Amino acid sequence: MRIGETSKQTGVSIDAIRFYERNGLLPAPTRSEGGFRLYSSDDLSALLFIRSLQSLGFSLNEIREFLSLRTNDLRACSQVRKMLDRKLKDIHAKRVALVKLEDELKTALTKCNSQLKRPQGKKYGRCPVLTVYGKSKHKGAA
Amino acid sequence: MRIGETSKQTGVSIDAIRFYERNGLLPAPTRSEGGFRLYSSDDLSALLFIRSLQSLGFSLNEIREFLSLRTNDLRACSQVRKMLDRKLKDIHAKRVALVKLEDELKTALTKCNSQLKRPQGKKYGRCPVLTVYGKSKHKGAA
DNA sequence: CTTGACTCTGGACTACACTCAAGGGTGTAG
DNA sequence: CTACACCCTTGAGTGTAGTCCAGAGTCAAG
Repeated sequence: MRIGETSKQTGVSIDAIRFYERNGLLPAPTRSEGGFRLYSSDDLSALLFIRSLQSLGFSLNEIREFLSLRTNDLRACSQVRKMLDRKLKDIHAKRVALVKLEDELKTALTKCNSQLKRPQGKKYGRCPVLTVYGKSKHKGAA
Repeated sequence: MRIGETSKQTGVSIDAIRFYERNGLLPAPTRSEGGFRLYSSDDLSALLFIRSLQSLGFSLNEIREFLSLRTNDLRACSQVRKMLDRKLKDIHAKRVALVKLEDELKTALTKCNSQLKRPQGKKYGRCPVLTVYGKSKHKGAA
């Protein structure tokens, strides 16, 4: 499969695919007689793997770390374990923060809705969400 | 309070503070006779607000959107509501994905540990985590 | 008045993750 | 054989979020 089709299948742009190759995230693919890149389904799944890790907040450098270990044997395992451990802590913290934010946003949304429902005519109160964050006297926002 | 002290108090670098000003995230502060920026505690909390939203994955553009609404009245509220709503969905999806990843990482970690405990002498199995992701023929060229 | 810490502006530079463009080659349908 | 879509490489450009620097000015202490 040539690069265009690969791009369509994965949703990764042609330029991005070549970029990943240049930067060691994808192996150099086999080439046709004329020099066209030819990709296998393995390459497809590698691309999807990259994208899914990326969407979870891993940088390309981190993803490359994972990928570069894939060919190694068990000795890699303890190293992988360290990475996993570190990353797990990161992710946990991120998740906790997101849960907190989610709650805050929900609360804010509720306030917003009730303020909008209350008919006050022209006397606009300030948006309650904004005043929570706003200038007046706030400490530890969000 | 001058910029150096403000930087120390907030942990935001002097350059970043000036950068935020240039980019409309902070109002232009009052100046001393000699032209030094003078910050108030409102500015401090604005900086902390920026940082906390940032740590939760909001871009400076998104943060600026919030900040630019702070001075407006209730009409802003419905707009804020839209932003909150959108962001909430984002965050929820992200959180769900993170929970999934967290689970996967935990599982992987368990496998890793048990593989490391099993004494197989020189016969290294492949790291079980890597084989989950790996399609084996990858070369990481870093 | 001088020193030294601090601050000013403008502009160059960085890292990341692409994206686009120019100028040319490949592959296939008609 | 000729279009035409597709692909190649190299290199430059984009947006984000800053950092760093030079050269000059400010301010408080001695």
